[in-house]
Amino acid sequence: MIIVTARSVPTTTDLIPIAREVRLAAQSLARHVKDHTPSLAPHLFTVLAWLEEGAATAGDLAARERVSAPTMSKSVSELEERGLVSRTVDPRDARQKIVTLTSSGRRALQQGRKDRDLYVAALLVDSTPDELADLLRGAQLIRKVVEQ
Amino acid sequence: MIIVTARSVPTTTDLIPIAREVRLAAQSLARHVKDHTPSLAPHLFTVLAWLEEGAATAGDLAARERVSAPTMSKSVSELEERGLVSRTVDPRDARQKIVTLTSSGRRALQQGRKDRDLYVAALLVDSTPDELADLLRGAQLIRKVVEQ
DNA sequence: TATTGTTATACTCTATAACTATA
DNA sequence: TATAGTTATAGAGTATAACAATA
Repeated sequence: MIIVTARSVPTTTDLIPIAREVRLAAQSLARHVKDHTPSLAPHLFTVLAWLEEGAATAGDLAARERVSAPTMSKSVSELEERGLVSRTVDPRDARQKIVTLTSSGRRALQQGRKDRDLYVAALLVDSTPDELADLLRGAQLIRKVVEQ
Repeated sequence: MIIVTARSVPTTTDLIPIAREVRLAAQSLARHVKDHTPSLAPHLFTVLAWLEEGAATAGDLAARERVSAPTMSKSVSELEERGLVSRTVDPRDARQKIVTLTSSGRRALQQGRKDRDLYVAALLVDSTPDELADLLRGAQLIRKVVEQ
């Protein structure tokens, strides 16, 4: 026999206080990271991150970033002008263009990651091991539930 | 006598892996919240949140939000057009204008908070009590270190 | 005809510079 | 003169509509 009480099945409404704390923490940290790492704009940085997993078409990138085709076209053009990606026509379908990370682009991506991670690491440097362990588990939970 | 070993004093560099996990979680959640709660734009929502603590001048609001005076002037104008704030000349210094939350503004703020919190709460609804406890402690730590 | 990507155009949020009113 | 706020103008990032090239 299974006994289900109100306490054992929290509803969405019950979780609002913790949701608020988590939301405010996430928004605050995301904003601070953005404000303190101006080297490569977020919308270009994330495109390079997608390309690290392999070359992609402009359409693929637009779908992954959930932006329109013209927006991605502009982003890729800017990345190409800065030498961070290259565009080549797909030999099997000449309408498509394959976007590839250049070695310079790979370096820019790694530097951008390093800048962002060091900024956050510096914030955490006085935390205790227990605090850091809780934080890591919390972050992993968030990534799990957000990314389905 | 105090013995300090390398393990007991983690450096900023040691914290990079956890910093990355936390950063990615925060950015991912912040982006999802923004994308799923379009009722009131973030830059207007945060102005209303400041005003909840009491009336303020446009200059105060610009400083708190770290935006320029013209940017805040535009935001306040839009909020006033939408009936969410009112502007009155400061009787003690006619150069300044006091911005005050209207009752409609207070309702919009509460609704905006509710939309955002419910979105996050829904993501967390299948988590265990232990996971939620870790998450809350992690979020509180982040708010502490970010907000000095 | 349908699809891929680009160009043309416009909207939003941001900034700096110039201006108005007041101290 | 200096300060608080607004208006004028411009740049970055986004969108939809129209277009070119290819399937």
